[in-house]
Amino acid sequence: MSHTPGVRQAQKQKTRQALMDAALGLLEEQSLSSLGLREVTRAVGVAPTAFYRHFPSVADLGVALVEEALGSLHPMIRTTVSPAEDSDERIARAVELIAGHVAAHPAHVRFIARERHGGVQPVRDAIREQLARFAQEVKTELAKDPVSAGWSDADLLMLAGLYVDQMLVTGSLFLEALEVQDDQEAQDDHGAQKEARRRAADTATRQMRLISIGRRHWLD
Amino acid sequence: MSHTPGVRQAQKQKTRQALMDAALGLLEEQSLSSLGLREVTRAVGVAPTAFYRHFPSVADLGVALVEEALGSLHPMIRTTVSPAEDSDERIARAVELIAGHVAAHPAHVRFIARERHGGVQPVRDAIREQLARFAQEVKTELAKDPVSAGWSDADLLMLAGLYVDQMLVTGSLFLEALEVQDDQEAQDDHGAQKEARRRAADTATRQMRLISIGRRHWLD
DNA sequence: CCATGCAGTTAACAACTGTTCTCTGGAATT
DNA sequence: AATTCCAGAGAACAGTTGTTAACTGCATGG
Repeated sequence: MSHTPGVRQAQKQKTRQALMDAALGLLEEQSLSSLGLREVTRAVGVAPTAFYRHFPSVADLGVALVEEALGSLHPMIRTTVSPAEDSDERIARAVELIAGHVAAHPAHVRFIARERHGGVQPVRDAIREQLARFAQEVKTELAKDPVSAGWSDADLLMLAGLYVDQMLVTGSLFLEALEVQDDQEAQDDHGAQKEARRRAADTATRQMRLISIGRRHWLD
Repeated sequence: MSHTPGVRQAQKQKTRQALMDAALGLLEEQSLSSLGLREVTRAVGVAPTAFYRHFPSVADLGVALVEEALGSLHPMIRTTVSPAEDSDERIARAVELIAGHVAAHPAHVRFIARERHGGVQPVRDAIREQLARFAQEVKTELAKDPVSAGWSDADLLMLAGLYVDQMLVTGSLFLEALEVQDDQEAQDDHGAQKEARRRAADTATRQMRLISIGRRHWLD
């Protein structure tokens, strides 16, 4: 049943991906609930009706984007939180990892930040579900750490949630830093952007350090 | 100049407020970037062109909503963070205050959460500015607390930012708890909603407590 | 009391939207 | 080699959108 050996399915997935990419681009200056079906197909260069061959509606396109943006992130998160080495060094590594991810996939990060509380329910639900999975995974990693000895299940989950939220906050912070260059176009003022990036990393590091300190003294 | 004694100005502000209220209502199931001018005027019961007498565009309506939603919150925040009484009791009071605010003005909270990273730049900027003011105010209150003795300016600001972010996270958490009743309409299942509320308050309290612990041990 | 200002109306416009039905060409199956 | 399948095109539909211009009526200030 359908081993799909084909040139056919390949082309289909190619246009499907083109639709998703075009949508992601258009979503940089609007939200999903205002994204039109025709707008997307026009950007790709296909007929409006072709859209229906891939998604029943723009909302479903959004759900697919959620999985593209967050689905491949699970292993990365697991290895980052897993107990190892010195705490301060792990924090620095986590912050750098987030910064790198935002620099590599800014549109994905913006999409998640924007649609997490956005106007399209199925997309909100998909994001919430992925983040809940993240929290569960972080929780199981935290449980392995000797620091978590004696912690209740509820406490572990609350800390995992705090980490996940903080990850998103840090992500948007780096995203804002990336947008600094757009405001000043006089000369290529990469200095100000680098500055904003550095300040974002600094703030994120301090906040994660404070959380980590609170974690160590939780059972006092 | 312009003591505006009039019945005239009163009626104008009345329709202006009606436009804002209608917009806020419509924004419960979409985002601002998809909110149409005609949609709003239709909901109020005035001609589409009447809109221009009050706002140049929907984006400006959004900026006005930001000020309505956050402008009156400054004194409340200042008194909540100000140093007094026991720490755990202050946390409980803060969480209850947020819960009460969300219950009293759910549409405002949803609007801020949604448009903070939404698709309309002027609105994003307005929210960011208000939140920055919050952070500054929280910072000056934190500085008064003896616990903050020896803290650098950057550390105080980072903690203030953490508190502000946590306030928003807690707000959306309570908002999600409010929406639980919509999912199950069989009977008036207020039990599940109360449960969700309780769990949200519990999580928020634990998280703030952990942050507060990290704060006390920051200078170790 | 009369002239002005201005909140709100009416009508019309070109442009755009999502969705339907019908059709086509080429890959996939037999 | 003949047939089926199906991604995409094309045309047409009924609604919707933002914005314009010219208007009406009433509270205001002289």
